[in-house]
Amino acid sequence: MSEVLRSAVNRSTTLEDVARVAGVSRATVSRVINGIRNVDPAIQESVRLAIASTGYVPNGAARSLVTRRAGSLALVVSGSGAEADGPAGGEVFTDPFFGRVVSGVFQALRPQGLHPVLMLADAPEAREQALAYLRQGNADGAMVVSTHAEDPMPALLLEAGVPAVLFGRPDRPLPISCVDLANRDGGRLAADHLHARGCRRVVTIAGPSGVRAARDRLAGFHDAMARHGLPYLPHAEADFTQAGGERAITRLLIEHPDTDGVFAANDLMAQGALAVLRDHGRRVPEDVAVVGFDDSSAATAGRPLLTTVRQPVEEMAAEMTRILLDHIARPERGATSVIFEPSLVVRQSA
Amino acid sequence: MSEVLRSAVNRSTTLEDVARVAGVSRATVSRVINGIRNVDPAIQESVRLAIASTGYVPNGAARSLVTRRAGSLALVVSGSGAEADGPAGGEVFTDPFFGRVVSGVFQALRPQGLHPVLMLADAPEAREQALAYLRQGNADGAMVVSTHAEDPMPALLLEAGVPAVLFGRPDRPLPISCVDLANRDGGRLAADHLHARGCRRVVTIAGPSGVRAARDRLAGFHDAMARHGLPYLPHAEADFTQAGGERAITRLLIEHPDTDGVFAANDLMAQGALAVLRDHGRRVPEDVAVVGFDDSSAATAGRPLLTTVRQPVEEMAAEMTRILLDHIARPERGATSVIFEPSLVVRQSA
DNA sequence: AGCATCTGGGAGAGCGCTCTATCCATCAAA
DNA sequence: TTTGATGGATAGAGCGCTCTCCCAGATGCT
Repeated sequence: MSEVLRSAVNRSTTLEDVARVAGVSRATVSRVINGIRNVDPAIQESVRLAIASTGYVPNGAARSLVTRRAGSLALVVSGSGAEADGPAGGEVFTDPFFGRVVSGVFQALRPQGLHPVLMLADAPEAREQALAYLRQGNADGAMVVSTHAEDPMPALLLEAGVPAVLFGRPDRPLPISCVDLANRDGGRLAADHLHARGCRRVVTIAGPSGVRAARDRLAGFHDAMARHGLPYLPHAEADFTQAGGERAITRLLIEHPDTDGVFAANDLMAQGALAVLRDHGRRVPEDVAVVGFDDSSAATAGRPLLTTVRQPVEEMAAEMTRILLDHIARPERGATSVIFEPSLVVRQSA
Repeated sequence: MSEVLRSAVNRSTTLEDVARVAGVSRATVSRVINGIRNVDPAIQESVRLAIASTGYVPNGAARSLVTRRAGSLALVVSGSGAEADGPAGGEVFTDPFFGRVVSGVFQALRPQGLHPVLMLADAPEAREQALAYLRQGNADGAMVVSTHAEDPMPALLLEAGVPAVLFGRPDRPLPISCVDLANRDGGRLAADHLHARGCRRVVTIAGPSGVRAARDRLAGFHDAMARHGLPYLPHAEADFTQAGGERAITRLLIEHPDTDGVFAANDLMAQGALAVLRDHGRRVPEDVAVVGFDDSSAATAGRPLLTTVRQPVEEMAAEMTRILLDHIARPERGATSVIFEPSLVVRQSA
């Protein structure tokens, strides 16, 4: 009796225990649990009973050890290591963009019963930590959101043989899967709209030049504007934050007081522009039209409601997750990339 | 030779391999890696060399199996299962509150080299999944952010013997650790400020009545206002979202057009109020003063800048994490709770 | 010198699970 | 009856690691 008690206290119940109670072998219990091969219905029932009566819970580590599956995926928020630009450290998580990515990842992961483990690799040390974690097989694959084009993470993952999918194309082509937005098209959409509205003295608030998406949005915008006969546009670079947007528009307004249109490379910066324009007594959209990018919650947070280029972040993140799951299930397949099309959402600001 | 090649392809290198290369035993290599007990510096060096030359990476699952440590903590976003109120599903992640929690968790986790695994337990099925994952020992403990007071998760975790810490006190007292804000004090702070400003026809936008924090904020506000001689205040309930705040204030303004002060139980709803007040041509703070709650990014996103009651979410989340780590390290210790004090941040809106 | 203590290292027993190889009935076909 | 199949269950060999013994040699003390 004391033996029983002691073991009940010290050890948690194992397959062995369940097998003993059910009067079958360990292997049979395992088969019932994993639902493979034919097991006599009567025995199945008695095993189930034994599981319930013992309160048995399989041990994840032991299972992982033999199946070589961790049962979790990593969501890596990765920076350059220098972070000269872009929001640093924990601030990344405050960006509505991050929440939308998580949301999309969950949409795709939920049916599979998997959970994402979050990793922040914004400094060399943190990156090594994350990489070690992944190499040890603590996660079956990685989804990477880079905040910087020079991010070495994708290449390192590739080298380590960790299945990975990127949110956003890498700067230099790599044989690695990714989802991305046709950012140039998005810039074009914004340009066409502002031009059609009659804006002729347009400025742009660019994202960090180290971020490919930011460059592409600006390039698309400038190309389209050039086609409309406006080849030279003043622009200021900011860090994708609202405060950065405020500083950028302030500078632009001093240098170009007659501005009648603003394109910001994301909604947060556009919102900063809106706030400063209001401080300066400019009416939006009457005096100055403003177009943002993303269609995040920031777009509808204030007044006027922001006209913006929609990036379907949730869908993109869900697709990223699905691609990763597919890579894990069928490692032999090559890299694939899916490019989403942006769309213009016209609200009040332009 | 073919034997060597095959094993190099099929299996990843193990401790055994490293030991063979270094000419020592498995145990010694393990000791070097984990840095325990004295190992001759010369041997240490040769082991390190062998590790480098073989590209050895320890197997996390095998280690977990014997140490009974997963090396990760769960961050559970948990709902009631019904979700009659409060933001549902993936929307939780869009709330700036969530980002701040994640940020705080990372602050505390980073020095430990641990990573949080995210779990969404908003429906009974998802809750079971999450619970199973935790019981299997895939995480060493759980941090729980409940979106509803009736949330059964805390009690279930307690029952399962999973170390856990809550963000926000449970509705009914449980022997479980938590961090929380003195929400009543926060409500009082807002009331005193509005009253001192001269507001006498004040309305409140409450959070979901199923959320304890929301009730406490409102109660604190009402108590203080009653002490100031204003015992009856109109209020409307909303769901902590901006859209909900907009609906609530719209209703309140119809019923009480002479309103001169608004207290919202969080910044998102306050921002909704700001937007609608602007649509109605009311000036803030001249005609109507508005006080929010949280001091999230939403408070400084628009204009006027929001006067709000600050909740130090990041610090609270970091503390929650530290408490959990402590519980895991010293399971014998009892539950502790840490209550943070709110503070008023006066900006433009009141 | 004799005994106790300490230090550095090895052998090997598990941790709890999966899964292959194997075995034993049972039953259809030759 | 013999010979295979075949369904249903078992035994047992690992998966890769940690950690408790255990041992040999060096050191300290009386």
